[in-house]
Amino acid sequence: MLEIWVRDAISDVLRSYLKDIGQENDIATLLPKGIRLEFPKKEGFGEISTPLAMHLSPLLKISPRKIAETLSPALASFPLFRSVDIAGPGYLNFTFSEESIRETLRKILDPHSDLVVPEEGKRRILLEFVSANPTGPLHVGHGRGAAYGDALSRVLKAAGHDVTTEYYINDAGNQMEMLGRSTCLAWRKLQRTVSESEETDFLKGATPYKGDYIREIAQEMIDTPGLLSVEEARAALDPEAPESSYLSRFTEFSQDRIMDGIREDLRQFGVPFDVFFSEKVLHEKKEGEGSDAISRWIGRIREASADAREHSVPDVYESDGALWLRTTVLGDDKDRVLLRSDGRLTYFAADIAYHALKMERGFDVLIDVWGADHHGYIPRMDAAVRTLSRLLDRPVEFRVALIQLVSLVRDGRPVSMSTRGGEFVTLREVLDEVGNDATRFSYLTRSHESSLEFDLNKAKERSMDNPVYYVQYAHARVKSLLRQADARGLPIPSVWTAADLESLGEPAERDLVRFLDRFSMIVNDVSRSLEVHPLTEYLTDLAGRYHHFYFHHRILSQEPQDRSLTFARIALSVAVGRVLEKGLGLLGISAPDVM
RNA sequence: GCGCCUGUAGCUCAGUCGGAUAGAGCGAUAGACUUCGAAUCUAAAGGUCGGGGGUUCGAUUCCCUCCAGGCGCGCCA
Repeated sequence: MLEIWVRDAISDVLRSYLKDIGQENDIATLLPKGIRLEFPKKEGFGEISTPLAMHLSPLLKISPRKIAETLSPALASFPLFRSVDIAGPGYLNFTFSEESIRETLRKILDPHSDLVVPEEGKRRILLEFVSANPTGPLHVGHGRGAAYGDALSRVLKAAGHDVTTEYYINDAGNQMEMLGRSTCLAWRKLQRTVSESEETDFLKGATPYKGDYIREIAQEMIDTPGLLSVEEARAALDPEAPESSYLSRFTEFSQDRIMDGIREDLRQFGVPFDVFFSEKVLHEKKEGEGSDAISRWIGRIREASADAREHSVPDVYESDGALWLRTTVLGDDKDRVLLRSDGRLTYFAADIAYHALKMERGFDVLIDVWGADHHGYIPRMDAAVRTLSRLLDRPVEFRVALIQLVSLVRDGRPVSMSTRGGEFVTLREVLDEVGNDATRFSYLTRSHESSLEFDLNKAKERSMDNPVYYVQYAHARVKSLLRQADARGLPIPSVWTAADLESLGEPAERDLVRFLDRFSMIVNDVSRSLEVHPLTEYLTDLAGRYHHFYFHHRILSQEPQDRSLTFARIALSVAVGRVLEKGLGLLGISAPDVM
């Protein structure tokens, strides 16, 4: 709130200043990036400051010092401030009044306030994340996407948006058949020996999915009577029998089992999804050839092709017997095939239909969370969405968050991982070993755009190496303090008055209040930038500040003359507890009362 | 070869769309529990911000170039 109040005060004063000096342009024109506010780390530069005068100086052809000198008296007259100082080349450094600080704390304590100021312009957002292929259990890389996407969805909701979370199941295409063959092969091997040549023939030279989970699924198929008819079982054992007579059984069963496992992993991790969207749906032909969603959307784009060209949006053309989308007009490296020369649709075509449906469902922001190895896919998808946007005459914001790699470290050594080889560490294993809260926190301490080193030993440690406990401890500490206050017969009001906060005022207390006040801004920044880690960092910082304060200040005093101060400090602690709880909640991490 | 990400303290990383003396944790060093929870706190140490140019009153931040690492460049998904 303080930040907003300061901004308003400056705008107010600046507006009349510009008028006085005969400046035609308004603030928005002069300062397209807005009025910059800073939170000086060092003492002596005020509690909040702005380099505004330096920014205006070249535009107004007036020295920054002079601008600052004109603005500062007007600003100083606001009850918001205790003082406004000019420093250095022309910084305006503000110090808040006691009333401002108390009012800020009162707002944080207000049980009816949300702690986060909603953003202007509520938007309908579809947030798609994880979307791992159902060919194996979730591994630690997926876990990062899950933790990130879930936290982001909570933040976006807190910022006032209407968010739907979605998991796209890539359950169509030849990788699914490969999965079926992999299970079938394991199934055969459980019943008889399989020669190398038979294996190679069967797999058509490709590498199968391996790993215990494939064998377990195969075993389950053997153990469950009735899954395969006698004919199907006989055919599946016979290398000469046509694949079509049995393979789909293996494919479907494997996929269902794996998807069940993924859902269970996500449930255990505390990552709910509003929608699981199956790619298969896009391929369904309810009314004969060409009636599937993909064909229909490709058809529509094709029809609008001439119009597209006029508007510099990709058009569709035929070449080498295939159908292409001219994505290069929007910056892609090369044009992309929609319909292959053999008549089969590409994955890209399916993705276009999928995103078209997202738009048709009424979302105005589409956020896709992808693994960093898909970054080459962004230009074509972006081109596709813009094509669809033009086609549907609907403005849509499309954003992709790329999640960089996670490398696991155990005992100081990297743990090697490869999905196909079945040699990977699953999310489940990490959760069982490290626990939910520590796992999520570890994932969210770094920018998603940086590769992450996940140290299993450190994630389990209960030290500052693993700040989740540091933050949770601060929360538990507040709760413990309140229990102690209660035991001593100190009533804790549900609504705090300005009088309760009367004794608040020493720098350490002011600093805490001002820091608490920044919470909303941090959350709003996350919502805009899609960078979640500043919130994690903020909470660690806040916890540290509270621990520091706690260590150096007696909060519950027995002396009668300290009663007012005791109340003020309890209020401050309650506020810290509220913000920690809210912040941890946004990250999907628990805020325990006792540890 | 082209594109994207990354390069900041011994290690892992922050660094507010260009701002004041570049920050934090870990590790290593030295300390603090008779009082609200020591899963905490305190002190001091640690830097050519990968190298070199440029733009600017001001560059870790923007531009160019070089070096190093990761990833991606299919009518695969």
